[in-house]
Amino acid sequence: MSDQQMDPRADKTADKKTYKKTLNLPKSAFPMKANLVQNEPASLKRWEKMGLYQKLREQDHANPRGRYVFHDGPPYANGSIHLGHLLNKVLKDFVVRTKTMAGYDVPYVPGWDCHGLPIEHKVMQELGDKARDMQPIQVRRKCKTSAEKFVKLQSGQMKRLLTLADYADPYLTMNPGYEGAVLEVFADLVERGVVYRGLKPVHWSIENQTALAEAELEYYDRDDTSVFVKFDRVDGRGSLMIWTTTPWTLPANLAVAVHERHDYGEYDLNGQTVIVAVELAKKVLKTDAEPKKTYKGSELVGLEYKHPFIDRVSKVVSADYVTLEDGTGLVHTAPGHGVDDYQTGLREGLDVYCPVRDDGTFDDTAPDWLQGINVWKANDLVVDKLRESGHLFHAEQFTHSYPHDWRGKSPVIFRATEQWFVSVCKEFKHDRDPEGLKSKSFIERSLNEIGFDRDNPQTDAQHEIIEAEARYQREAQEEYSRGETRPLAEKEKRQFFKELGPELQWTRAEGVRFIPKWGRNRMRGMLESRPDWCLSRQRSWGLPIPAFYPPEGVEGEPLLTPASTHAVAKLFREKGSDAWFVAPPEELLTHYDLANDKDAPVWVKSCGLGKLVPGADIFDVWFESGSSWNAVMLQRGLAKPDDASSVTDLYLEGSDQHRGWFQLSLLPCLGSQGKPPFGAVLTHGFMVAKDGRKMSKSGGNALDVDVLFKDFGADVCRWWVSGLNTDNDIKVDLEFFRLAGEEYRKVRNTIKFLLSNLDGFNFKKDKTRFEEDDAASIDAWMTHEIIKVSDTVQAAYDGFQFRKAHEALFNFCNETLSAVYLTAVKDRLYCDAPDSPRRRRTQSTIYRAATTLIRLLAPLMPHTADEAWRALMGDQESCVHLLPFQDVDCMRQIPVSPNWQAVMQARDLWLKSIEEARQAQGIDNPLDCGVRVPTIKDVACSSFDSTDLADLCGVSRFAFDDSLDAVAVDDLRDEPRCERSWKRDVTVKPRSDGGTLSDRDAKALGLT
RNA sequence: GGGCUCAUAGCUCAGUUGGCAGAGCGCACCCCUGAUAAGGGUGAGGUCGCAGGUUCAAGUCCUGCUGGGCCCA
Repeated sequence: MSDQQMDPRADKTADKKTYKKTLNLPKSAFPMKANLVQNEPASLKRWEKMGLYQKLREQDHANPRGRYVFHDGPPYANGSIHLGHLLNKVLKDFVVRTKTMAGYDVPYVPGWDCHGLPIEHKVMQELGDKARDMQPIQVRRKCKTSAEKFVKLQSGQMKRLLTLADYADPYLTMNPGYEGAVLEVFADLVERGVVYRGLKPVHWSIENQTALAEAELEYYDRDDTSVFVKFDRVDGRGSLMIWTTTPWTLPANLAVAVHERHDYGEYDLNGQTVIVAVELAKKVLKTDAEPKKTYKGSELVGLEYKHPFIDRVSKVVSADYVTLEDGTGLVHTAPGHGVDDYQTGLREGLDVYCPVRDDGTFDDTAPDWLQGINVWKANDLVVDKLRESGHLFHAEQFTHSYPHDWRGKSPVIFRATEQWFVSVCKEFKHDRDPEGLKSKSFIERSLNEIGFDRDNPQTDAQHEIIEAEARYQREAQEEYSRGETRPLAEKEKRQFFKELGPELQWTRAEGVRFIPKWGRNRMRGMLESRPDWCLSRQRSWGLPIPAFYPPEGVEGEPLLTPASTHAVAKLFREKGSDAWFVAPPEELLTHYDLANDKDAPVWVKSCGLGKLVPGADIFDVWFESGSSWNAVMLQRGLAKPDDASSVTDLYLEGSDQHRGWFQLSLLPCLGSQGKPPFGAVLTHGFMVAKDGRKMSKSGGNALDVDVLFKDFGADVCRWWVSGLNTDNDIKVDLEFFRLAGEEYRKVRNTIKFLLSNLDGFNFKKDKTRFEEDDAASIDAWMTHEIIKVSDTVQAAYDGFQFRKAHEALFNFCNETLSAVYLTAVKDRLYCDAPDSPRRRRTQSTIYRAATTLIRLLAPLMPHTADEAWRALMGDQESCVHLLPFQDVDCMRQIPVSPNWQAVMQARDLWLKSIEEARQAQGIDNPLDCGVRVPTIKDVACSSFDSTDLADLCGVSRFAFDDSLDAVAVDDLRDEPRCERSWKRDVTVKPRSDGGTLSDRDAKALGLT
């Protein structure tokens, strides 16, 4: 052989000319370039045209596991969808699609929250001064138009995300049927006796003149004047020093609270005697002086003092929320202006006095110099007044976190108003309770239903339950091990709990499943501290609270009974809640049978329905969305059977909804149904910027979802979501979408390569049976890798661990297929005769890999999977989304050598040695290498095919050699090289066509 | 201020009951040019947020601190 021929490049030029056309090179119509921006909308149209959602509902036979009841929480119908929606909706779609492919029927109704302040606020702003003269009904029509507009916009964006849902018939909280269903839930609560009307300080938005729920507040820092004020003792022996950051609430001061166990001292202040907590004296009075006299807080209780500028005498009371962290240890108490104050007032029998009107100005019970003055302006006036009269000790600017109206961003105040409440402490009975169970409150019920941590029981009942469960499980296991098929222990267990009485039966509830687990503790903490639910709002855009008040001159409690509520519910179903604002009261009560309503207040009968005054309050929107389990799932017949332990299987929202939708769905549902609305609660974290800090719409670091669709496509966005750890914060950056795009291309290219090697292959006709002898073949190994990835991914899907599925799928494409298997089998695919058994066996394996992989990917990238599926089937009409996951059980029968793991592990070492040897010996092309390796310990190395192993190492020759204790790499450059396969092989020799070929290649070409 | 939660390689994250710090991406070097706006190989990299404690042994358990996030006050 001449030097010329030994030059590799000379070889190549010659080979190219001669044999390229004789190879079975990959060929496919599935393009490398995805062009998602154009092709995804086409997929959407195709699915819509074929009625994919409906088709899935109809194919009962394909849903062997029954129904999976998943309920969509309604986003607010305002604005464009943002990244949070994208994350939430995509995760939900993963659930819908994975459960569907796992064999469940998963009807999924998307919904929107349409009522509420944000929309009304925006509409009012747009209307400007015109709004003043408008009737509520007119404002409502504008709001409805606005909600409809955004439902349409968001619905389009969600479809563009390729989510599978009943978009033809979504639920809107403003629809008449929905409104009626909410009132029916409310009627149930009225029936339980937990709805009451009361005066109570609530967060009050002066800007919007409405009470706000906790969920409608945002906390920002605010500068206020804080004052230290001296309240003179009635006995003339000095004064009490109090501190407040809201001087405007001083006119409503009705008490001073101290902690009974704290120490208080009398101090001299410029000749005057003042009382402050000992621990705070130095800080407040700036003095090191010792107190002249000390008291326990309990000794001060009952002490009388004079209001500094109102002719009123009040007393010192005790309260255990008094702390020594700031202030003076003596707390100004105004029951009309604070929750703690209110509680104290209730206990001490104080008035819930609130001299502030709806618009934030003082009424005529206030001192004349404050009447008509806005509370924020009053701050200065009060401070001046105190200074003039000598009651002010000190005033300073103070920055503190203060609640603001979540939309208007204006500061809110605490103000006592008449509101409708749901009591969370009042006990009631429910039909579903175990017989004999004593009445339970909402808090007790909800804490019980969210279950307890079985690893960390708290109460005696919980300990008892765990012990009993463990005991019976042990016994049952023993019975099983004795060969018992129906252990007695199961039966005994049931009997045991029955005999333990209703309390324990009730406590035994398995409880709601929380994913991640800590959701339970989080919800528990929130439930334990939750106050009564204030249901009423003083706005127009919402569902009216169906209460009727007596007309002028008639005294009595409002009419709000289960029967009257059901009657209004029926009317709303027919006419919508607009009727409340236009129809006369007798029409609103068309379906009401007053004569038979034993709950109706007496005044109603003498007064007559026509004179009733419909109330102006509407519901907290959370009550509407919190009733969706009824308005959507029960009403549409989608809920779990009546005897199930929850209404639905799963709710899935951001972790903020522990306090929001989850909790506010749990309460109404427990009241109405006596069981929780959800069997499991899955939460995800929030999007934060790259630096881990909060993303803000105004901060400019938010990404526009429409731009993402345009720049990356939905499948890439979805692939990004599938790779996230969604338990906690999720970092977002444009760069991450680019990286997801890179990964997507890798997956796509792997699929393309699979498909392109199946050109001309017909699985039914050409598939190969595996024989026992094939157990050590690379195809047998690959087949079991397919089973492995299928099992892993389906288990991950089952546990909502999409990240794990994502990782397994990516590694399968990148490592198992691309780097190992496909690289190894390229030679036989290209060079073997097209219908050689070895090539057909590999193609059969590739086909199995393709069908399994594409189906597993379908929930994550529905467009790409569908595109690939149609290419694989060669049928534009087929649709992967109508199919379940690939059944891999038939592949499990295929024999496989147990030694593959050891061989694959050894391969890493072999590759390393080859790399080192190539460097050392100056061999560029691994095909110019042959390797000899020591036999692997405990492995029957001889059963492996040396060609398979050579291909797995990318070399021309492979042999096990017992005499070696390290890998030996041989330089084969002196051996002849096959001009077709480019391998160095001992069978290479001149052939009848004039070329130099190996036996295999000569045979493939029919040469001798 | 309180409840829940997070902090591991440049980036995104795994790390089961305490037992020799892992993956992917990116990067560097090399190969292939018959997956080609592809494909393959090898390699570099970390005081596991900080400070204490328990232990033969701590990324892992405990306490405190710092800095994020959600919810509340």
